[in-house]
Amino acid sequence: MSAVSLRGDYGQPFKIPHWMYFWPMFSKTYGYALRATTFVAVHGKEEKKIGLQELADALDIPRHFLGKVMQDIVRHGILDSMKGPNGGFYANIRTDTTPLLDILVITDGNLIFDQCALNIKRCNAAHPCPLHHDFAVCRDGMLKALAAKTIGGLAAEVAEGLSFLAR
Amino acid sequence: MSAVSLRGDYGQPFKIPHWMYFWPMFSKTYGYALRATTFVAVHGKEEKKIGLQELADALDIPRHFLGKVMQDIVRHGILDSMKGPNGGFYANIRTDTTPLLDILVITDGNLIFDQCALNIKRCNAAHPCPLHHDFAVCRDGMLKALAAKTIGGLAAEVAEGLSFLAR
DNA sequence: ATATTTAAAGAGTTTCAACTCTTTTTCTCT
DNA sequence: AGAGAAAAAGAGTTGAAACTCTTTAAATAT
Repeated sequence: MSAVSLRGDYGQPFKIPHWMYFWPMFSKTYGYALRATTFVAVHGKEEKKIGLQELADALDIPRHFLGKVMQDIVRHGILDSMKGPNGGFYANIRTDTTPLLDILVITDGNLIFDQCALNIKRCNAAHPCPLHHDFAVCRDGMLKALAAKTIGGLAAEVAEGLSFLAR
Repeated sequence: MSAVSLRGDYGQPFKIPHWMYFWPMFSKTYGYALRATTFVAVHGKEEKKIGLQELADALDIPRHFLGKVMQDIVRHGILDSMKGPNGGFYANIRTDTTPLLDILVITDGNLIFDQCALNIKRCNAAHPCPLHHDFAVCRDGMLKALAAKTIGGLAAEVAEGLSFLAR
């Protein structure tokens, strides 16, 4: 873990190190919400609703916690739900056109981007922290993707087997 | 916060939204460690050590918590310290050449990058989650910067007034 | 040497995300 | 109408990061 060995490991071409296991960029809740919503968009119809248990099993998410998350998604109108026998979650008119960023706001709250990676009080292009620029590039790239991609787009990818929601 | 208003806000050119206040990418501890180490690299010499209180005041970091963080930095040999009157922290032979990534490992532990943004069990280029590619671009860019930049480089920027550690 | 200063060390406390468990409400089917 | 099924709601638990407080160890100055 010394400076030397790290520099050695990080020559070009850039290689992802094996000793890293978690990059805390989004909350787990966001991952749960996004995967579950997309799963319902793929598999759920009004005439074939997806139950909470089925959803939790398919995506390997704690059932009761997912209940809370889905409650929030439905309250915001991203999905619809129905109680009672054969009840569950299903897509509505808004589901497919919802940008991923909307769901991030629902689960992780409002993030102000003029606060920087290093948590200094005031950080902007005119008064930057040492990581301001690199961070801005990384973050804005991710934000663009989250604003451009929609649940419907993800659902199509998943339906075609191009990407995966579990395992 | 509806999908429509968000899409409206996010047309080109991409503009950072004002309602976001925090992007949880690094721990606060990492920010503290990086800023404090850089501050010492700029202002501390063996003949003019920087005391914990001075450091905490200059960077607006809780004193006792910073004590723990600095203890770790010193233990890993990134800085040296001395107890007693006129004691404090000062740069050593390794300080300036230390990559920022080393400090991330010290404060935030070992992160494995083959785990994806959405926390699914197995996620790689051949079996990607829907965000795998966008996330990889963002994360690898940030990692490259963290591996390439050094404390000495940051200290030079700060000394020239090009970037800032506090306020 | 002794008192003082300062980092190191250790033992709490607080806060919050993540998760669990229980109860209530609402819907359908008979 | 009544029973059962399923989401909604609410309250409790856990674990870890962030922070505080106190004590100890090591250095200097007198």
